[in-house]
Amino acid sequence: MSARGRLIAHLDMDAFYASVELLRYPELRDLPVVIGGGSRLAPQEEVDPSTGATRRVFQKLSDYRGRGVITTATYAARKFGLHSAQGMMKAAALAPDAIVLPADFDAYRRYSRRFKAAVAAIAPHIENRGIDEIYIDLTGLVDARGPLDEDARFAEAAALARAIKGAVRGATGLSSSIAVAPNKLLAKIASELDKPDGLTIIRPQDVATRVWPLPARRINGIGPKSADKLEALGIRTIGELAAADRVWLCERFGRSHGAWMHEAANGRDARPVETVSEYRSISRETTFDRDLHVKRDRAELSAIFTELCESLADDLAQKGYVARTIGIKLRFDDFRIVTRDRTIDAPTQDAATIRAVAGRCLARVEFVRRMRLLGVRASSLASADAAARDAAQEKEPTLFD
DNA sequence: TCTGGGGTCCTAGGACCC
DNA sequence: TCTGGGGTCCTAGGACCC
Repeated sequence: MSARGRLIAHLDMDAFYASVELLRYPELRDLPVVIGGGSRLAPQEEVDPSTGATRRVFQKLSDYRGRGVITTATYAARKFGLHSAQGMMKAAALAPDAIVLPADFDAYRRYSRRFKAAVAAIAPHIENRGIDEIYIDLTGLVDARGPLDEDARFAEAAALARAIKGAVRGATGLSSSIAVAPNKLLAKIASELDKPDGLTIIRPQDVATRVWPLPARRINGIGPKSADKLEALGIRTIGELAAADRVWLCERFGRSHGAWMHEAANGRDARPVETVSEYRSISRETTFDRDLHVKRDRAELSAIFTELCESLADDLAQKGYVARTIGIKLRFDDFRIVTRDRTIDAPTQDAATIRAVAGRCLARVEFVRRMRLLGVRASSLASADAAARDAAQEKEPTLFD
């Protein structure tokens, strides 16, 4: 038998936030609906005075005022050109009658846990990629069924993927798109190919026909900047990138990035499915309703700053971390971003300490314009328990004291 | 009225140490 | 006086992802 490759699945929930909302408000099915903005957008219960019956009144995009963006659009809304990360005011110009719902992250997290548990009951080797996505390593499950040739292994994996989709739907009522491929990179690309409710198989011999015709931008890690630069160099598709000279790419994108792009375009990716992960940083940030001036809006800024620090401290405590590095982030009205951070000796999760350190970071910024956003960040994290033990130990007299 | 909030990883220069 | 390396930490910025 030839060397066996891995069988990696990528599962992506279809229009996740919006789909959860449609479970709650089934009357909105097939209507253009977007999730985004603040809680002012919650639907109101209205009582009909003549019949006494209550009915829900939903907010329309045309009623929206503010600086929010769409986080998810239903497939019906996408037909109007609405999509995630789009400004809501801009979206309102395209589809004024589309319905707006506020994001309910508690609900989405609940459904997230539910769908992941349903998958884990079938295939436990799972890597979390945020609230609505996972990678699943199916290799062990398939190969436990005995020696099979490569086509039969992919067929087995496809059957597992179908079972997983069914389990997710059974546990949540939601549809997902799933793909099986020899690695995470290809699985991720492939799960997009048949959305929604898709099931896609990409074997190594399918890369040339199914993947190479796609735009280079579809590679997870090639964003707008790299795509633009590639395009300027005459490379549009993944196939063109795969055919490009590696040394030539490295000269233009750096050794590491160039080599990685070339590997990716050729469908090669050895990254394992990682079942455990730790936070590297935790942060809070907010975009103001209007741009604020560092002096004239001092009181308002100070209150927001304190709130961000307290919320961050709560989150650190809840997640069980202390931080050695505290930083701030500003976005000016021209969208320029500035960050400052400072590393302290004693790790902390205390709101007042965080505010003091972050305050000193703010003092190092030159405020030439109004601010649009303020954020506070904690990094160089360590477990709060371990940090407490270390602190206690330092106070213990040593043998030589 | 363009452009949210939560993350990860990489690069690059300077400090500092061996 | 002139010449090093290597390694790690800190800081700032940027690309990218969900």
